[in-house]
Amino acid sequence: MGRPRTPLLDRERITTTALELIDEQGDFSVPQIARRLGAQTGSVYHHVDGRDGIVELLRERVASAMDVAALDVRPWDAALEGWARSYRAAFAAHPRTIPLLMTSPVRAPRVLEQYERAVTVLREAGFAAAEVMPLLIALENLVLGSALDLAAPEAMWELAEGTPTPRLAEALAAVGEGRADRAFEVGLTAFLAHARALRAAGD
Amino acid sequence: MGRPRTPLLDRERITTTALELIDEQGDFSVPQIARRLGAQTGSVYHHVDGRDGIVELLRERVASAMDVAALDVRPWDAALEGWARSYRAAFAAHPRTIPLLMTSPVRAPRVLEQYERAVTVLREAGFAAAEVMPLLIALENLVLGSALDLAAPEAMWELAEGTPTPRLAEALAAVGEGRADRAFEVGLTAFLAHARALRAAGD
DNA sequence: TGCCGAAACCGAAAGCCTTTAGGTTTATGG
DNA sequence: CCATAAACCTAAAGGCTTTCGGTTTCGGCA
Repeated sequence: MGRPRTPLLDRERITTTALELIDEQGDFSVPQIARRLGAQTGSVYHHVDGRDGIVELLRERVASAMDVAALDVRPWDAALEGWARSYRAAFAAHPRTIPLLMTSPVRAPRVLEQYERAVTVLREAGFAAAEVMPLLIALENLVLGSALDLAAPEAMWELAEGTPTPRLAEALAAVGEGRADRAFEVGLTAFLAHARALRAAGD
Repeated sequence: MGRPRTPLLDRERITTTALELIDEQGDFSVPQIARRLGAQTGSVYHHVDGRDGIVELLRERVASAMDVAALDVRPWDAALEGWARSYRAAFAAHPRTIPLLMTSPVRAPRVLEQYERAVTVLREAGFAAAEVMPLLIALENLVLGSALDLAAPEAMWELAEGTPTPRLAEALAAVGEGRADRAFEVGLTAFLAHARALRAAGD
């Protein structure tokens, strides 16, 4: 015992292991991470600010998959569309992180910067200052709500034996695979059309 | 010790206490419920199917605030609008339950019935079978995404000292209070306009 | 080269949680 | 009236988060 010749732990490996555990079983714990890395539970705390610190690292890891360049596209509606798709895709890659990441505030500088740029895009497109946040938050609601759907088990709509729901069953059968994706497309199309209408009316 | 002359526990009181705890501190535990009701931890398990059982009771309790009659309104778009508002209001009354309720599938018969009726409303309005679920799920994404925003602490957008985000700060200041409500309105308006357009084009 | 502080890990423990099992008292129904 | 079921208690196992002190190794500096 004592300090090992080659390190067992670092923030990178801890984050990766936590993400693996979440992808596999939907949650993680500090002892599980330590076991996978061949260390004792307490040792993890030398590298990380507790369990919440690991969640914060996960937030940054997942957010790092967002495409920074999406917001550079013109015109403004194409930028917003690409950004929303990239935002959603980052979560879709690890859908089971969503319940962990959604409850605490957005603190990751990477994400805040992107919001800063999104605000700029909308302001330069001619939207009034008071209009911008409702639009961006609505878009975020769309992305996160749809991501939540991805996190749910395949049968989000568990049709109870007792409750007769023939119409719902029929509609579910008709949509088939990829209902989450299709719902996102519907929401995104609706949002963009509305934003364009607002823009046209505002000026 | 032994059986008390007047019962200390029942499903009703357990559910109410769990909801109180969640409203106060964002989470609950079985020992906390037992303490508030003057019983021992283990006794709670005689009334309830474990912690998950309590979550299921909470889902029904929260869902019971949804207005069943909203979907009887005509025309169809008014029905959908009223239903979405009622859906969101039920969650808004106890926003901190959302992280607990969102991850497990919709099993509550009360909620399934309402989806059944929502499907019927859309089918009777003339939407094709394959169109219905994407629309409903998109509406649900809107409701839940916006509810998630309600669950977040006041400062969902915690502006870090180090990261300069002047545009974002300006936009936040401009929108002021009620940004969550306003974002929901934007999303709902966009959704309804898009649904009407689909309906008009479909026939 | 030799030393010393910092870094990395171990061992142990406190205090919380979930869940189960068996024992005791009270209510209920035949 | 008595057997059985219901409601509660005590106790305990096992997991989790977090802290603290001890031990070994590394890195830089004299």
